Amino acid sequence: MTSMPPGERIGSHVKRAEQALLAAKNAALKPAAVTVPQYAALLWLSEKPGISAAALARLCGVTPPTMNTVLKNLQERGLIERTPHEWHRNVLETRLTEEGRAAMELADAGAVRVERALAAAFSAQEREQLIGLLGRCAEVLDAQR
Amino acid sequence: MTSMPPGERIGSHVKRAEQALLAAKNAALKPAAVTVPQYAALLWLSEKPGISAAALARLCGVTPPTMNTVLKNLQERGLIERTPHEWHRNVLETRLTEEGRAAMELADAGAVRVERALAAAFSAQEREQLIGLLGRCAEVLDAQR
DNA sequence: TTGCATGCATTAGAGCTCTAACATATCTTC
DNA sequence: GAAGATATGTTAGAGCTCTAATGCATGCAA
Repeated sequence: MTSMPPGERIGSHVKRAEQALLAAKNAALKPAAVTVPQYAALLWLSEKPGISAAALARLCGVTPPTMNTVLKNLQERGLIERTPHEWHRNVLETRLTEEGRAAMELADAGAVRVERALAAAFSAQEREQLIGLLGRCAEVLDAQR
Repeated sequence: MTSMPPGERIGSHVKRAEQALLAAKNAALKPAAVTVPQYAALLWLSEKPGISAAALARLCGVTPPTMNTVLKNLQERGLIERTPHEWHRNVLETRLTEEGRAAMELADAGAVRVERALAAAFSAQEREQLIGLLGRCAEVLDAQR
């Protein structure tokens, strides 16, 4: 005896869309050989060179240990470099390497292609509606916690 | 030079909503001491006793190895039991134990509470709109692949 | 100056997720 | 009956994600 059928659960529709999004982006990112979280980090790094890992984690919406994992993999592949901060000796400044920038640009092309295809499925009004409704979802759910 | 600002990317709003959903559900599931994927499996198992792991994976929208991982953890905790199928000797029938049913019911209460709070943030018309728009997202993205 | 608060980085541990590959069993077709 | 198709289950390996705990550095306040 379940109190709520799956189809009525808004959450299941959100999850479904997110899954499809992740699958599409992963496919689009394959030529660049980066994952979705790696692409997100590279993209923000290109806009904020020298940012700290913690700040980058906040921008990407993940926890610092998670970002640490992602950065570790990016560093091993030579896409980023991390150097000690001038004053705050505890802070590491993270920057794209040349390779990293190239990977970011290749990845960005794929990601934007997906976003454009997604946006093209809606009218301007529908896009605004969708974004507004999703914003309220996040708001309510964050408050719930 | 990025070709598309984050705020215009529908995907980032979907991701944000999904993250908030996951966080809220995880918090609501804490009393039952199960994760969101575990709850999903338990819920479907309560409706389809004896289902195969592969079929369960399809219902939950994950791959068979993923479901295998989830079921392994549930089995170690004694929430489910798996017995060989009568005819198809390669298939394992999965069922809730008594403990599993209790955990499912406790978890369901929390999950439904979140879903109700989420649904309450919208009018009936808005809910339909949101679900419709999300459905088109998934459709377009699946086709993209 | 000493202590505390803040913030960054990291490790440990648990769990989810995927792709790729392989083994097994059943069913269909020739 | 034998071969291939279909479906299930599993292992291996890589990667992401979280919470909790720890260490270190900086800056502020008593």
